Amino acid sequence: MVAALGSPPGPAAEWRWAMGDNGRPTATISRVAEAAGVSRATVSRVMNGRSTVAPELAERVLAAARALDYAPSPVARSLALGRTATISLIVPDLANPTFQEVLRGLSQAAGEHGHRLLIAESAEHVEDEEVLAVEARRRCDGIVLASPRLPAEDLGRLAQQLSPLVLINRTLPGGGVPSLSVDHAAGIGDLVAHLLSLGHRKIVYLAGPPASISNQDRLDVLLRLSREGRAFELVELACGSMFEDGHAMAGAVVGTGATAVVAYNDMVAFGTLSGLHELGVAVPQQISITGFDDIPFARFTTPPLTTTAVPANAIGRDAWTRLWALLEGSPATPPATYRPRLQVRGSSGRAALS
Amino acid sequence: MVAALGSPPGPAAEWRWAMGDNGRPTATISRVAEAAGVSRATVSRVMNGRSTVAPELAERVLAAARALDYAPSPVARSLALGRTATISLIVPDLANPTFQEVLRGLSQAAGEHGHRLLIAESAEHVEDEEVLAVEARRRCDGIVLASPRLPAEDLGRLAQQLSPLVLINRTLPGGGVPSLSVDHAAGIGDLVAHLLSLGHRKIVYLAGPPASISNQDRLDVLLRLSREGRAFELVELACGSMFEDGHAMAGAVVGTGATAVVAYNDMVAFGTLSGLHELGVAVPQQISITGFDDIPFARFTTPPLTTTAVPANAIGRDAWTRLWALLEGSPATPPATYRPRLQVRGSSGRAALS
DNA sequence: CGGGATTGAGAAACCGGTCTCTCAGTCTGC
DNA sequence: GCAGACTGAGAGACCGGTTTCTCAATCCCG
Repeated sequence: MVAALGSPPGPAAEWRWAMGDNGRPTATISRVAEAAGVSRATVSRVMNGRSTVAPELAERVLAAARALDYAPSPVARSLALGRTATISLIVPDLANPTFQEVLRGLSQAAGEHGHRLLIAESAEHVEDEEVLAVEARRRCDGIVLASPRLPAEDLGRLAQQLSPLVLINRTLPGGGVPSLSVDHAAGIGDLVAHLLSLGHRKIVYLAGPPASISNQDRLDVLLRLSREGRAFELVELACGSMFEDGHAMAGAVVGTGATAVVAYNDMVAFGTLSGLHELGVAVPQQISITGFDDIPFARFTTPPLTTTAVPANAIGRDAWTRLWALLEGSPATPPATYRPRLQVRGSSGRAALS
Repeated sequence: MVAALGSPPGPAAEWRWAMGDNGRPTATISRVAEAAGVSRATVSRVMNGRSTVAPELAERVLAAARALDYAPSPVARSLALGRTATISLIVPDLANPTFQEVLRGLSQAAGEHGHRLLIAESAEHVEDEEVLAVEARRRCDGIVLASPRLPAEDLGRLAQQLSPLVLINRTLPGGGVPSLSVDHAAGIGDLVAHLLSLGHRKIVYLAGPPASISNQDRLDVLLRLSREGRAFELVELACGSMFEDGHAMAGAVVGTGATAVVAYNDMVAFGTLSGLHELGVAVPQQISITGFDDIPFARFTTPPLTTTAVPANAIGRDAWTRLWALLEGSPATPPATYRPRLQVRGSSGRAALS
């Protein structure tokens, strides 16, 4: 009587169940219910600890679940509950050590709260980025987005489709979207002050991707500083964000006659360092170089790189905290700004007499 | 009549639908069907291009879908289809540049085939690793697993629960599981041959995590080479896999009187390099150092690191290829081995006279 | 001891899709 | 002109859970 409860009719009924990889039928809530002689609702209640179930029944359900090696299907739960316990990180470039560190921090923090992390690299296709993000959003509960190149108006439109959303290195007017950014201006300010104190009066800026907001930030403050203080001459060279870009600009840097280089980031600084080394130019004796980010390997170059430290891991963890708050229904936290910390190392020194 | 099809009764029925973030009801297949005046089955057919639908109807469905900004729910599709178009990568340590590169290759290759990537870091908890993997497996279609420390018998048992599965840097007897490994023995052999050719006769091995298979591989071949050829004396020092581990061993390395160091990996080599530098020991004049992996930054150290290159990105892409084949129902591909390529750089030189 | 409140568990709707089955309508062939 | 094959689309089962609703059994209290 009990065993027959809910069991499908017919002798071949067993074959209706898909086989798991261990050769046994895949355990579902129905099979557990059947085995324990209770309804699916009761199994669900026991598995989730909701409501109260008679101890004797609960034990029977648990025993059946154990015997069948049952665990609720996350996909089915996601559909029923309307949440997936998954979030997505969307970054332009996974090769970027800063994003790798954000990824780590985010992954760990989310994992500690039982959430999984989906990652997507938007690579070089800015136009696909929106589609990618919207598509990613549909399979998870929230998004952490780093999109340095997407125009502000597009981002604004995108933001409400992606909500809950946390932005990295971008802010959005209106305050509806939590954002974590780095105070590029302060970082650049520190670097310039450091170089000025060493006597540099002609500084090259190796610019990052023109459409990148963080490049705009850096450039704006450099222009302002050079104009306002009249303390140094600024030379802007179009460059890029990768090692190879910096490497290719070494000759051009020497050509400007400048005594110091402010590179878009550490990678570019490394490339320039390497290029200058090949040209026989001594760093910092002839030219000083600074980077941005303080990626782990900045300490290991020759000479070690003077740069300004962005706490990428902490940003990743903080992104989780804010996204989690959003998922819990809290109002959006106000934008937060991380101030980089100047790291003076061997790649900067007193200006050469020109 | 048509408009009433499937519409719930009662004036307040509209409120039953959850609101999207744009303030409009979230588009579902039912609402599109209702709007187009067709059945849900037909909408499904049109959206998937299955079967044939009269052009006039198809157009009506597409128009309705467009008007409602409808896209099928990936979660619901996953449940109905029994596949998620998602795979997982499980690595012990996301900070490891080699795994970061595997991640990139895998992410890109999977993305090119419309699959998403879930990542999980098993961190330091070997005992949680199995649970983590099994749990991850349930929300995706297949797994790429790098599990250097899990005992072989546990891995064997785990493998069938995780299938389809591709292993990285591990093989499993029986051939049921595709695996991609690096020929550590050949790599170490190349490094040792290189060092011997430079006159080194006493070599320190800075060992990685004792439970790690790749550490075992390296150690085995080193022991064999030193015993068989009697060409050099081997000193094994317990170390680790991180920069700090190598850094801490610099003093001990000097203490052995050896003229060359074979480090477990590049990170350890960097640490040792840095530690020796602080101790005032010249590399390679007094001690030569070699790494393993050729992570991107191996070129930028002082001196640049002699190491052996593991094609991590290609391994990531290849992992996708093999997992994809498995998902398509192909039989498991035989284990593949990648032979590292020796990269001679500045950190190795002629042995000092001792 | 009887009646209302409380508790425990099952029936069934629901989440949002896919897909088989069925059947009406049209096409073909004799 | 009519039987049989074919085509297109709807009805409904299903994927595997959660949750509301309902109702029987028990509890408490006057």
